Amino acid sequence: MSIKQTKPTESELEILRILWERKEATVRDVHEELSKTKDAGYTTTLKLMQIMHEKGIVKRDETNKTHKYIPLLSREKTQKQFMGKMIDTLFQGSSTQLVMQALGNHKTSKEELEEIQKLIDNLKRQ
Amino acid sequence: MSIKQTKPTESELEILRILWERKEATVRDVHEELSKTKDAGYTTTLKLMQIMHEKGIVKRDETNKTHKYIPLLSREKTQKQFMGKMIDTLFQGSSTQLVMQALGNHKTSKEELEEIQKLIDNLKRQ
DNA sequence: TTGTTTTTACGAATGAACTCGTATATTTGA
DNA sequence: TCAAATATACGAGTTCATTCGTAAAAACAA
Repeated sequence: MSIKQTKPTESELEILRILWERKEATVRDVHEELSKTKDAGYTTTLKLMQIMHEKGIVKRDETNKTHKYIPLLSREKTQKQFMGKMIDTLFQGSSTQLVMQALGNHKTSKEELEEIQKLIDNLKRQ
Repeated sequence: MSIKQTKPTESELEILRILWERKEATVRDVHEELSKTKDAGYTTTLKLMQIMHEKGIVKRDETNKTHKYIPLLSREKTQKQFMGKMIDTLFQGSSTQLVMQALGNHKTSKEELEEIQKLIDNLKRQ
């Protein structure tokens, strides 16, 4: 028996991003952060978060009238979920191809490259 | 003046995947391939491909009654588009994090790891 | 206290993605 | 040739994501 894994929508991801950062937040918190890049009404954000609650993507602390929302989906789990899908449909099942593409396209600092090398060395050792 | 970049939907990606592989394909080709993993009617696949044509995602060779469809969006461009989005919303803007995640989670062969190392060495040299 | 602001709840409109049925044209093969 | 199979076109229904208006409850501030 497994819990049906809901795949967050585009908008839900934007909200999750904020919740992951803050650990918990009110609708107002989220809405203000979102407003920086997007313009949607307050009740729109509210509604989205209510739906996320219904879906079980977030939980809600209702101790006070002003509810606090806490993410239930972890960032890591969600990353894996999306990466998997992406590798399948866009990279012919090869995570290596994805890595090459990511490294090739975005300028990555020397420090970061070295960090990755360390990881690879470890992996090769196993 | 830039062409509005249409982001393919989930279903459109599945079709594109097949078109990229084959360079070109008929509705029947695509539908048979899709049927292996999905069950949708023939006309559903047809309709989707017609919509993709309207959107300019594919072009259509109508020389024969049985049309041939050819992808207009390149795999590389689409990969970049989705990776960018993904890095932004899920990996806090860090492609390195994405790479670490990809390498950490999927078992990658020694050969592939070495290939990646070669790439990194090249990048560091620049 | 009492009016203003803030909050939640809820329903409904909109639009996009997807699905399929039906009609019509074309091809195929017995 | 002509019936069966295969193709396209098209419209319409369904579901889901997103948006927002309105109402009611609660908190706040003068």
